[in-house]
Amino acid sequence: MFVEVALDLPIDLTFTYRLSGYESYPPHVGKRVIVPFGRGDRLKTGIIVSVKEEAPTLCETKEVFDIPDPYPLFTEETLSICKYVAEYYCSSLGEAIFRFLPEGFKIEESVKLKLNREFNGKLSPNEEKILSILASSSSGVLSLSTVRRRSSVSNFNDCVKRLVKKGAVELLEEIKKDAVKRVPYLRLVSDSYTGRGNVLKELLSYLKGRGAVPLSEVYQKFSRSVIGRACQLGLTELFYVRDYQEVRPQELKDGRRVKLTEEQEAVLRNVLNPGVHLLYGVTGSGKMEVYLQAAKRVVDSGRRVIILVPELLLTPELRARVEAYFGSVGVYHGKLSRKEKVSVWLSALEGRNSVFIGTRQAVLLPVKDLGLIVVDEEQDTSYKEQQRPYFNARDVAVYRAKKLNIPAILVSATPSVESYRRAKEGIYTLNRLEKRVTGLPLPKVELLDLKKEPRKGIFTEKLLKTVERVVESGNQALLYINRRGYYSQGFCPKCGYVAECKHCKVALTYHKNPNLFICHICGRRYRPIFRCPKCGTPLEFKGYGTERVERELQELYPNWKVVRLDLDTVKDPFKGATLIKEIKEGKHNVIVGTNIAIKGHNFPRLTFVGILIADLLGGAPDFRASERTFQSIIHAVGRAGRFQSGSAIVQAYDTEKPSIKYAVNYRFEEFYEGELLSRKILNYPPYSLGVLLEFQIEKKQNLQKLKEAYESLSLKLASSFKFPKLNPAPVPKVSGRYRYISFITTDKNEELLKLKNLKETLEKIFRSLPIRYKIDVDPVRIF
DNA sequence: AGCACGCCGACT
DNA sequence: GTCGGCGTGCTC
Repeated sequence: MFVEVALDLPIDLTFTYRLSGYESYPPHVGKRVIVPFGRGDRLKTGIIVSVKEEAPTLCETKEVFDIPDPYPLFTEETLSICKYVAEYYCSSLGEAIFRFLPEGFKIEESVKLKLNREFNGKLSPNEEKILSILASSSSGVLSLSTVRRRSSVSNFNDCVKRLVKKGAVELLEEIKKDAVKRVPYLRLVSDSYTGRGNVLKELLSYLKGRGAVPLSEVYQKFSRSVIGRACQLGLTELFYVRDYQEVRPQELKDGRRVKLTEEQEAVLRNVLNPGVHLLYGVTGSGKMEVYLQAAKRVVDSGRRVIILVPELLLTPELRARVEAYFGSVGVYHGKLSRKEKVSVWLSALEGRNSVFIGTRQAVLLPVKDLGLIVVDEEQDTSYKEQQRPYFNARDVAVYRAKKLNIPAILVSATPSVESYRRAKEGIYTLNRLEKRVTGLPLPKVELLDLKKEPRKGIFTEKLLKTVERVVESGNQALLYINRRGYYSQGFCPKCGYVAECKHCKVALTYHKNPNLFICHICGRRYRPIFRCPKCGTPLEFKGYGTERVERELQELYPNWKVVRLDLDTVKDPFKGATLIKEIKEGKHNVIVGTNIAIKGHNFPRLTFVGILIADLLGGAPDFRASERTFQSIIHAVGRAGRFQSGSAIVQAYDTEKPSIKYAVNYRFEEFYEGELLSRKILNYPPYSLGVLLEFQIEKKQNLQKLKEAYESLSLKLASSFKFPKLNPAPVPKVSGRYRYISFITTDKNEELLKLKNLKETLEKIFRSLPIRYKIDVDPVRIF
């Protein structure tokens, strides 16, 4: 008997293996197999995609090593979706399968290197490098992959082999163990230090008042040796936490089941019909209640449900709310440990839970008797996977539901332009919730023109007046800006020098606390400079982010409690959770926040939202920028007055931009219609299929080669795709490689065929060139 | 993607 | 001569 196996490789091949009958379990499609692979017959994990009686004629076969499970990990149904994902998103079948299958199911030999400390023979520089890395670990044992990564020696394997031959190292082989994702933290135990170490004292005072600090952050300021010494002396302590928060069942509350309004009832009846439904309603219209009750009905009829949410929305509160409805639910997201993911996957296979809630990867959980898929905040870009295959979980959900002939509910207050269009054209059914269940009106929004309004520092006078009133009445105000840091750019007024990240070539953001230049693309930190390195002129700074808003507001109103809520302040899970709890309790007057502040949390005392610069909300200037701006404004404004009536101010330089103008008046239809029209004229998605091609070259000299290859690609595919000029990416450099991008479009006929052709042609042309490339179908961001 | 092979220039 | 860099091609 023979099995065709998909392996986790980026090549369009499946491999046929022989079975002689004494494996643990019989072969079935979707089962896991352990097979020898490659010259060294290293063991690899694969998934059976077909079973045959006949031997393949083309090649020799190897014997299956083992079939470890009694049941398939993929059903025929989920496997067929993997096939679709692979084809549509231009990856291999194996890549698609193994992107969904939890890592913990992979049994692979991980080889470790062991240092022979007695060795003292002659070595080449590269060999020396490898040995010194190994020597730096206390045990002298490191996995081959870590040494490979750290040494970045190009002919690594050859070197290792030579080292083995010389007897300097030994190879150890063992099976990967399960690991829970944990982040190291440093915490102060005692500051009763009487020694003379100045840096050590500094470390202690740094930690005092800060609580637990992620080790990575401490490393920015202090060296390993100081930290090590402090721990040795018992002054500080290193400990590990999982990098997400777990809720305990006793903390569950907010499980009240509300009686639906007539409008909600009508929608509820409708969305249970097979087909794709867009559930569209303003913030506070009770969309969640509708889909939870829809899920309840499906569960009551003996079938099961998957609820997808964006990453930022999967908060303990949401989980608590869903669990209050359904008891135990399967929770699945990227931050679970290997073991936890395996256990939820198995629970789906065995039908132990009726409801599964999770982020994008949960879309392919092998749930038995699936009866409904819900995608909350369907427009959210975190549904898009950012590795191969670059799938969008919302679209995969729609595809899966259609194949199963079950309903899919796409939920949003601000649907994506794609979904809006499909609903309008009757491809999806449109379900609207017009009324707010709270009975409260939507926040009243005032639009201010930043070109004209009188200012006080970085603020407009009107904004300050309003915030004053809110604070005086004992409520909270949120000032929203989608940028962290203090100044967004430092430049030389004389020679035009701009402080940029060496690795990304984008302007660095100046942060005051800690006092650093930080690259918001790669996160690298630089010592700040205040004079031009070329001509010595003092640098000028422009732009502002959360840090400066916080500081300047605090200076104007020293008595207010101003708090900053951005990536920098919530990164630490302890401090972050406390901060959010305190804000909810109303301990602060003004919150200065980024996207983190407007997603997933409801602050009961918040009655006012000020958007400081609406023009920035689109981010990179691509064809989706105005859609993002519109969505962000509606979203942010909706945070005001969830529980009592609220208001908002939107400030902008260009107050005539449709995305801004229509958002402040809640004129949804006009915005979407206008947006669709301009997309149609320019032949952008959803009127075409868009594919982002990205090319990376190591050396600038290869640009000519790239240009030639791109030219030949565009000629070969001229009949199906429209090729614009090749451009440097807005983030032109990443980890030492220069990036070039091209957004190509085509009409949607025979798209799978065209995509296959695109992929194969790219492979053919670029295989032998020193150019990396990536194909991102339906990209959400173009940079 | 790994990994080995084999070619080439640059050193002992 | 061998070392180490790099392009090429294969993996059931």
